[in-house]
Amino acid sequence: MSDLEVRQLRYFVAVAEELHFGRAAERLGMAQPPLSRAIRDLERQLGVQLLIRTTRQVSLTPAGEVLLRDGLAALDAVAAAGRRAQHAGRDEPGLRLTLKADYDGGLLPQILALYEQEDAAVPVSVHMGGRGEQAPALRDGRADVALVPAPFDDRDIDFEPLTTEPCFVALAATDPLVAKETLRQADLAGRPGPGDVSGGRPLDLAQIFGLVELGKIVWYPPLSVTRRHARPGIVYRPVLDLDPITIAVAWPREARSPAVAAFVRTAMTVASLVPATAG
Amino acid sequence: MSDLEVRQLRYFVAVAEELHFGRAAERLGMAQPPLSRAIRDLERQLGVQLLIRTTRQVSLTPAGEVLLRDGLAALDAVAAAGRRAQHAGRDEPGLRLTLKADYDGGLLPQILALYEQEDAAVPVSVHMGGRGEQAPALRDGRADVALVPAPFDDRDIDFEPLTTEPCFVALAATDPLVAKETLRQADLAGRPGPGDVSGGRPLDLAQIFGLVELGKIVWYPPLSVTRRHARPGIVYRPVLDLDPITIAVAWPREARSPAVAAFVRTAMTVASLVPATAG
DNA sequence: TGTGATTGATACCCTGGAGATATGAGTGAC
DNA sequence: GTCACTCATATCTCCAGGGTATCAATCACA
Repeated sequence: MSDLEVRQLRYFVAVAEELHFGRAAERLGMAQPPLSRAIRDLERQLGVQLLIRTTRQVSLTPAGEVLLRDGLAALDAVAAAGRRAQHAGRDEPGLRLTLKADYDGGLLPQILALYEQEDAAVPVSVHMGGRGEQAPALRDGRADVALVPAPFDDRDIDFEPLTTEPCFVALAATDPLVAKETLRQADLAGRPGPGDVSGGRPLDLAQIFGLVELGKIVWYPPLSVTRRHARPGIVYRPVLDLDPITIAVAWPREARSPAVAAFVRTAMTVASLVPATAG
Repeated sequence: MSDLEVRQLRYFVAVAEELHFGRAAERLGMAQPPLSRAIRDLERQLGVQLLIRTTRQVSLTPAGEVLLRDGLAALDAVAAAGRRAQHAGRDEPGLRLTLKADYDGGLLPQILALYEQEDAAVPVSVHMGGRGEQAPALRDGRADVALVPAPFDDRDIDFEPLTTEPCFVALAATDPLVAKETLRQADLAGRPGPGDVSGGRPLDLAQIFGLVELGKIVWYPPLSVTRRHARPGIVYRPVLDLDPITIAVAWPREARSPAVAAFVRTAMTVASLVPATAG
């Protein structure tokens, strides 16, 4: 059997995700007939049926499901190889750190300060991504190391927990619940969160604060975020029965660079030095 | 930047491993000029120099080293996707177990017997590979689960230790050392092992026994192997200061199939039921 | 039941790129 | 200085991959 090609995987993944040759072809920027032919050739090459087509609908066989899952992983691996090589070829490779803004357990400034003094240290560029973008960025080579709230999709990724923080709720200062020093989830039942009003689109921090201050939404930040964003008009209260958030340092399992290793070591050192914020 | 292709990675890996365009081209079954051009195009596409060529020698840049490592992993991932899809498409997929013959801690018969009674059980085909072939087979989709002596290259692989066995030495019955009930490494210093006489080529078990019986080599099997292969002419003695061998059950980290999960669970169950052989 | 809309498959053509051959050019060995 | 070695360049050929036109099967609906 000759080798699978990236192009074949891209095509198959598109069809398998769309379950529609026309839309898949459009997404791939090509015409439908060559796509149909490519999939047929792929099936012949593997000697396995991947899709069940009727003229009205397309569905995956078990083999197709396997190829979709492993094919996506393989495409990630290929993209990662290219990106990492590109990055390693830069004059000053640096270390690309990605995190969701503020979700660093308050440790980032100290981690960066201590890291700079490491022997293996290289310049760090910080990229603030949205929720859930950290792990994919590590997988496909856009980032070298990340700070992520656990749990997350850790396929191909190693991580070490750094710190655990209790969850708070941000309320309008005018909210009657402010009278209680601590709250429980039941107190907040029915209150919409940021996701409920944005229609899935991520909200800016300023937008969130605005809506909280107006009493339109409630928001559940971890402790370190409340410390950074003390504002008049907004009051934070601990929510006792909400699971605490664990922040971990994460890196691609394959990573072997001393710069990454030093960063991880530094992060763990800082986390162990700083008094735990749990409680 | 357009996507990397598997062909490009294969070409680069060949050159990076051979450090010689001519030999790499030969290995790839093609002529040298198109290979040179392909590598040049790859470098342009990534915008990174991967190789330093003089007319007399080729060497890797740091970016090239990264691409060699991650490129190999990516090629494995692509091959694994194809193989796993192929296998999943078989009428009866079955579970492909690979191990080095006898390196199962004596547990394999019981594991298989108990596994057959699992709900998620599927037929098991056992493949006896050579030393060090298990992990690559898991990575590139040729096997679903393995029994391996630790430590091994566990990139992309999850594992659970099952059992630990002390190491013995196999001696000719005529060997004077047989007089001692237990030995130490120092007693055996200078004695050649199987690897020393075969020139790297793996020896058949019968060959090993033959050479041991003749006193040409000594051989260090774990306990369970000595139990299976009691022979006149050969005597086993424990070597007290040789690290015991740990046998683990291993599977591709991405594996999600219930058949694999059931096998792992069964293996761990059996290992916990069987009295430990350490001591 | 017949008709049109939808959708994947087939037939056929055309172009770009992958590979081959021939050759050039730089470098180390002697 | 000459030769052997090795990678790069130039040029040609051919086919794989992509496009267009069209067919065929199925479902919706009158």
